[in-house]
Amino acid sequence: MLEKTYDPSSFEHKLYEFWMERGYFTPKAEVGKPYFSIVSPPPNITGQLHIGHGLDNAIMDTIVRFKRMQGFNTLWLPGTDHASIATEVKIVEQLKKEGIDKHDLGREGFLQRAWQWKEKYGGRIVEQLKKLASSCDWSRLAFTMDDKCSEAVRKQFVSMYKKGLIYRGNRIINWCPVCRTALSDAEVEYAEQDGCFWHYGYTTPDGKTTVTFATTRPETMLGDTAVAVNPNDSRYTHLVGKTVIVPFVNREIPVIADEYVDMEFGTGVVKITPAHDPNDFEVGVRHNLPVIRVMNDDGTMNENAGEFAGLDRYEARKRIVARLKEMGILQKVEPHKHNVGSCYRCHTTVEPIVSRQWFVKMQPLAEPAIQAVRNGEITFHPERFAKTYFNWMENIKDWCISRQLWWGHRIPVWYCDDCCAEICEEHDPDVCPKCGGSHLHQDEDVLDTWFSSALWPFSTLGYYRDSDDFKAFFPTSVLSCGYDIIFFWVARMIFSSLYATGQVPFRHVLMHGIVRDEQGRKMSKSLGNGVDPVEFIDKYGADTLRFALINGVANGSDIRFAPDKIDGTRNFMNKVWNCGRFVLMNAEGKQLVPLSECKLSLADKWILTKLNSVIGEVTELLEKYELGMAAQTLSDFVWSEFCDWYIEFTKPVLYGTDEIARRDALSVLCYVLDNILKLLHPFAPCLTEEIYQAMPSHGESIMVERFPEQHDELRFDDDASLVEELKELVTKVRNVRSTYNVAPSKRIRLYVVPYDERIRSCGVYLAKLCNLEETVFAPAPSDEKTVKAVGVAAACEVPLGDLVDFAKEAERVAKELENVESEIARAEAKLSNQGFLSKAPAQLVDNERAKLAKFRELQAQLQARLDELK
RNA sequence: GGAGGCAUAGCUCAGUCGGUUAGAGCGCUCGCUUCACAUGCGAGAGGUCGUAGGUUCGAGUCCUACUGUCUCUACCA
Repeated sequence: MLEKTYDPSSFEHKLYEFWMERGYFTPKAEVGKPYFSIVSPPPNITGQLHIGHGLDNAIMDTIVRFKRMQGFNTLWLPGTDHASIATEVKIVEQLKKEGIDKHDLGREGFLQRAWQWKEKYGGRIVEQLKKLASSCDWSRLAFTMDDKCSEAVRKQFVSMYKKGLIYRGNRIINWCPVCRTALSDAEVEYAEQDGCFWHYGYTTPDGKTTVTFATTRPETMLGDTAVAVNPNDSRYTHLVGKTVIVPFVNREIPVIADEYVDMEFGTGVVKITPAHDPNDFEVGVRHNLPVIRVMNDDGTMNENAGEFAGLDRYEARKRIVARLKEMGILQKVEPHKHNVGSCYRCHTTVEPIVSRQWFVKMQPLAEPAIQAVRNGEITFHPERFAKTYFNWMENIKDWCISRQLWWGHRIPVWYCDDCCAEICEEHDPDVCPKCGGSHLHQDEDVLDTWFSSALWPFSTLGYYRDSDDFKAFFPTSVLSCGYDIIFFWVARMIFSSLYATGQVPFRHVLMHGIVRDEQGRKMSKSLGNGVDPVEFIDKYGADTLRFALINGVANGSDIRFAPDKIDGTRNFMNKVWNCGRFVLMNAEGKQLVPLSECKLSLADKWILTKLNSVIGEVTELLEKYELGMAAQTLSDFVWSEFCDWYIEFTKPVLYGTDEIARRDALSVLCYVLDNILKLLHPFAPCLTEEIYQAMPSHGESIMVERFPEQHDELRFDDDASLVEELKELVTKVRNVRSTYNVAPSKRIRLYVVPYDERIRSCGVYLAKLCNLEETVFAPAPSDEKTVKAVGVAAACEVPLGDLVDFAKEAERVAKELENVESEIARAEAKLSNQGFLSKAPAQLVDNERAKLAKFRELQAQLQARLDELK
């Protein structure tokens, strides 16, 4: 028997242990069997569980449990990510607190610390994920730096290198002076900042002409190697080919003409710093300009900066401006808002710097990746995210994959100190294959963490090891993640998988939004507005967390995680618990029979019909990955139909004396509850299992039961429609009671004049739900003062004696009449429209006619009543 | 600069293929310690679906423009 109060903490953990012991999460790799597979986005080992993981896992677990119950061989593979830069930043911080610089430890020592970190925090996040009741297969737990994944990284790199898709080159990259590493374009965040425009100019050697320009980064002038104008700009044509002098470094640089310069903008002159600006770099390549770096890796000025060498970049900027002013060169300073890029890990302003790095050539990889989505091999949910994807893929630039870090997959390239050969093989070389020399050293850099994440769907399944897992579960069925990592991850998995395996990594991409606070703000540490899922689960339970994140939420839209929504969800869980208690308390010790042996009552037929259609709707919605609507459909059914009406319908029988009727009612109650629990299990796994285990005839576990299917033999449309009429009537009678303040406890007499004769069979329900002491199927005697409640099935009269206020009643009836008349007008207009009659589906026209007839009948009733009252 | 989202009840949001009287939760009003649940029950009030056009027999839903708002993306020195 269930406890009186719903206390999730008393059973959630126990049930999770039970499922794990039984091995329900661990499928066998059976090649050729219908399967369903998800490979989890691996959380960073830096972190702890946050609400976004909660959402991600709630979605995946719901789908996975549904598919498992449908009989698919279902795998959900979890893992963690080494998160190269993020983790290294954290460890460096930790070391700093101990007063240690990472270089003091050396590479080996540092990596040792990193692996310790991984053991500690990687384990912690796994334990936290388990609290969500996620049914993932922990026996297959993967890590982006485990042997399998490292092997995949190595093979992919070598293969791409040999095909010329990975190359090393001097390019402008985004440099973080604090992390002291290159970053990919995707790792830079832009934000508008207040800055300045400094206007000044360079003068020709003869001192006669000055070309004026504006810049936001004056310190880069020390690396200027040209001044550019537009070739069509008549103001400057006479200067092209002349030279000007850069102050401080006294470099003589040419004035060049290049289409890149916008004549309309500013003075139409641009100073060109090929080493520190992506566009300038391109100009430099076209004009063969020298590339002069003026900054060190830590953001200080280098030896090329002359008198400013050694200064921090911002200090240098200040000094340069001051000096320019002093020298009378500075003409104007304007405030200027511009977008400044910063490191996505440490938020330092990044510096575009020319640097020798490793890149992936994207053009040839992007092409098939675009095709796979265009031709429907991969579907985005919602579809609009495909547009975002195309937008990025079609304008993609080469991907900078080398990072000047230690924690990560080291670039598998060796250089021969003797002959300068570059060696990239699957196995570490001992000697140089070119010169036979043994003086080799490995590239110092590691790979972008997303390089290994990109291989995740197939590396974890053991693609490179010819594994059964890969054969049984690939391509994976669904990828679920937030829309914020489409570029970082989704896109890169698609082209990486197509390249390596020739197959898409997944069939469906299910995108969800960001969880925000009550006011719609992002949850963040600095705002302190985050909800800690672990604390939340301790208080409300995993089921409530999951359901609150899923119920009623449309795919791809952000979620406001507000307290009243949480309360509502908790209340629903409590409701389910209590309706379970109600059924089980009544069923305890009673003999139940299969539905086929029951004499079904009207109410039974109605709820079974409703159940049947809910099964259809929920299944269809889940198959379309519309989890939010599926959950809502289900909770509406449970609360508004099963609890509010059906349970009330059964009470007269359960508390009655007819043993057979009681047995049958209980059998139906249990049947419907059993189905509800199964339908609800993917969303609220613990609650449903706990109730299920208390059911009279339960199996081993609800999670290995079959998901309910529709049964047309349990559909009784006519009876169901009668019950809908009954419900309407009950509501109207209650309305009268409420309007006239008839105490709910007072039992009254009701006169009923049926329009639908079948309503005569509903006396017992009417009596219970309207609290009647007597139901008379006849009009009220003329001397009795009554108030009428008119429905489709009948006109009821509630005797109220002196309570009847004729003016009030007339008002009430008039209002109802008004509604009905506006409906009649609407229906008449529709039916007199020739276009509607000839073009609309016949069914629709018939419906409209039937409606009109009903409304006219109602109108007559109400009119008569109104006349009577006047 | 480019792309996309959103605009529906006081608030937060659903609304699938264009087709019942546009829904829910919260809030609000009135009533109820009814033997599963006051984390509850019953009855209500509350919407010209951002604006203007268009397509259609029929538009919250499709098209065009506009207004407001948010996000992504690129980047002008």
